Amino acid sequence: MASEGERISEAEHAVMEALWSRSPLTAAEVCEEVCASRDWTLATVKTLLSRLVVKNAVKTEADGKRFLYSPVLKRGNYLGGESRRLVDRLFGGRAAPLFAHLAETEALSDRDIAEIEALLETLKSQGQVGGEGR
Amino acid sequence: MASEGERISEAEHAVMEALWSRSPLTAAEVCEEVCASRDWTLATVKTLLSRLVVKNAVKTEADGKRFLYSPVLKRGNYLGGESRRLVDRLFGGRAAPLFAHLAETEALSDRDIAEIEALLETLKSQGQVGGEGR
DNA sequence: CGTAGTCGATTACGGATGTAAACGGTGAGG
DNA sequence: CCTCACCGTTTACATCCGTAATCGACTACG
Repeated sequence: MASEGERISEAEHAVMEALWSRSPLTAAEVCEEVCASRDWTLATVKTLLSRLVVKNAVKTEADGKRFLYSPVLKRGNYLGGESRRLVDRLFGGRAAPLFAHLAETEALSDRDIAEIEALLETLKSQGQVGGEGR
Repeated sequence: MASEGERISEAEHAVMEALWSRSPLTAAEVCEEVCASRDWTLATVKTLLSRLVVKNAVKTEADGKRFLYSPVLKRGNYLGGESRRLVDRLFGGRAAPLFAHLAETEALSDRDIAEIEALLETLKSQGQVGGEGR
């Protein structure tokens, strides 16, 4: 299935976000996007981009002398994978306890509650969500 | 405030789980608990325990020549912190999108849905949930 | 045609992590 | 008393991550 097993680090993730929001981009453009908030130099961004290419999360496309970088890994896949990892590792693979914790630590706003309620409605009417946790 | 800023790594977390489920324990007992699944040696467990002591996540209590280890960091705090970190980093601090993703990737079982629904009820009747998403 | 700038690639390096062996003290059994 | 087993501590070392400087190739300007 060619499912990439390479993990994306936190710093690399910042670069991915830039590419997800707009691509293809040159290294310099990526830097413009992220060096502001993270306080990195162009050199750092280049390193991260190379590592991401090696990890098959980003691909390059030659444009004259330089490269244009685009994401290969889909944002949804990444988010899904990371979320799942957390739920599996900390909550035995079940989402309900995670939810309980977020609620306890006041990480749920009224807006979240409303949205989640709506989501549950949709799920229920659609019916058929994975039966067992796994 | 005394909020410990020390991060707990994944391997260290496995040791914490052992101590959360039963404590105090000797190093050997912790190993009995975790070395099975993780395929570690006692030496590895000792290293992890020391690091956790340094990080103030575990405390020791002398029992003759050897130590008994107990958790200092509360499980709830750890889970809360990690969950929050994920939500902040990947979902802009809001829990609703995380749930949307878990739902999409079929990580929500029927049981989860029922439990979450019940939880929402409780929250709503209690009212007063943190207004802003932090 | 030579020189300066720009690119990606290579190399660097300190700290964290995973994994473990070696070391030194000490209590128990002979 | 001496030795052995066991304990926590120290040391080890490869990999990953964050962060970056340097290098070699090539282009574009003068």
